[in-house]
Amino acid sequence: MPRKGEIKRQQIVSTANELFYQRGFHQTSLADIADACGIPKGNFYFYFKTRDDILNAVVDGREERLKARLEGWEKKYADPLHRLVRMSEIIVRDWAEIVRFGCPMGTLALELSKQDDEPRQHALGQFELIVAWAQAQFAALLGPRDALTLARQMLLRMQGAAVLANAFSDETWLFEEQRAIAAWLEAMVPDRTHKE
Amino acid sequence: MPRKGEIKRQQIVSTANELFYQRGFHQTSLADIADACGIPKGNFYFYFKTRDDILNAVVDGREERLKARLEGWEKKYADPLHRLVRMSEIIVRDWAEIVRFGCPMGTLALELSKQDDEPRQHALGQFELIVAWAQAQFAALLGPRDALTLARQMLLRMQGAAVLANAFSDETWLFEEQRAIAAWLEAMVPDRTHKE
DNA sequence: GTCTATAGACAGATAGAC
DNA sequence: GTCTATCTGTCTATAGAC
Repeated sequence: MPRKGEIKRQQIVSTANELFYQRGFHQTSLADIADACGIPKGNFYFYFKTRDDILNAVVDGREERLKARLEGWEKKYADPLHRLVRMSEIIVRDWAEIVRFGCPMGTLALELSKQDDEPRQHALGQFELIVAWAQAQFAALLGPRDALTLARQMLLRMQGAAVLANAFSDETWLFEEQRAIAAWLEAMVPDRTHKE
Repeated sequence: MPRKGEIKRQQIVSTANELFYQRGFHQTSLADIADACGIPKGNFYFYFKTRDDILNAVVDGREERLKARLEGWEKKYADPLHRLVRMSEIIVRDWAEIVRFGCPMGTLALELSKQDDEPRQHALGQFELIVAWAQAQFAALLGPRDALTLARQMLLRMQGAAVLANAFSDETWLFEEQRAIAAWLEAMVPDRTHKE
């Protein structure tokens, strides 16, 4: 595939990524994407076989960026505790977007959970990445015993905060819960002091 | 309106309630509802002005049942701690449905959060009821100081567990989190022992 | 006749697919 | 840009109760 086509393909995926997040997958038509990136709708099927294919490409992109993010935290913070606190902070750093559109992973997973099968499993990949990463941090911090349970609990609390902040259009849910999570994390290792 | 019409109206609302929960609101067409309760689609507009009207009727019904549920707990359990523990148990009692279709309130709120305005606010009513009720229980237990924050946190954790159990089709999220919530609640009042 | 309720055909818009 | 399917919502004809 020549360069020009690849650029346009990336442009479609990038536009679709935003629209799927902001409006939801089912509420975003091909015409919406076409209008947003200024190409005729007929051209889609040169790049993608079906609408689900676009979704898969979008999910791939998100997964890549998530991996990069997690690796970035590992490099930046040597202490697993710091890494986990940093992870909890995404709900306050991105609070405005979460209040408006919810968590990108959560809303998509919930939307797909009621029907599709193939893209559904695919979209779960991001959650699995996060759980595995958090599990590794908890294991390094406290041993492998309860690491999975703790990792799940942390993800679950962030997810719940995102859902309710979005539903109520109220960022308080995010800020209060992030503080609670940070306190919960630091109470696990009372002999350390966390410093940004 | 005479009796016969009211019965059929209720039948439509009841069928729509199930379908909206199982398939989602946007993925349930009038034809779906019509097929499910065996009436022609043209007949809908004798009972409801628009599709949103059906949703409003569904939400009204859910709100009524929720109120009855909360009042039932108040009558059955005198101790606010018991009431809260009982509330946390809905995610394990209804685990099978939650795994398949998610939390009825959460999925609907999330679906509506990306667009509609009028039914959206309406659907939030159920969350507000629960938060207010839980806040009252926490206030009775520990005083009014942190009651709202604690009520939000509890709802948030249940919601997060529901989202992830649904996304992963894995009830473990629900069972583990319910135990964690119960332990968290009982740790707040260490001088009491909870007994079912 | 009139009110309640039923029945289905039909219009206009929009979707995905090619 | 065209094709087909489907969606919401409308329109009219009709059946029975009082």
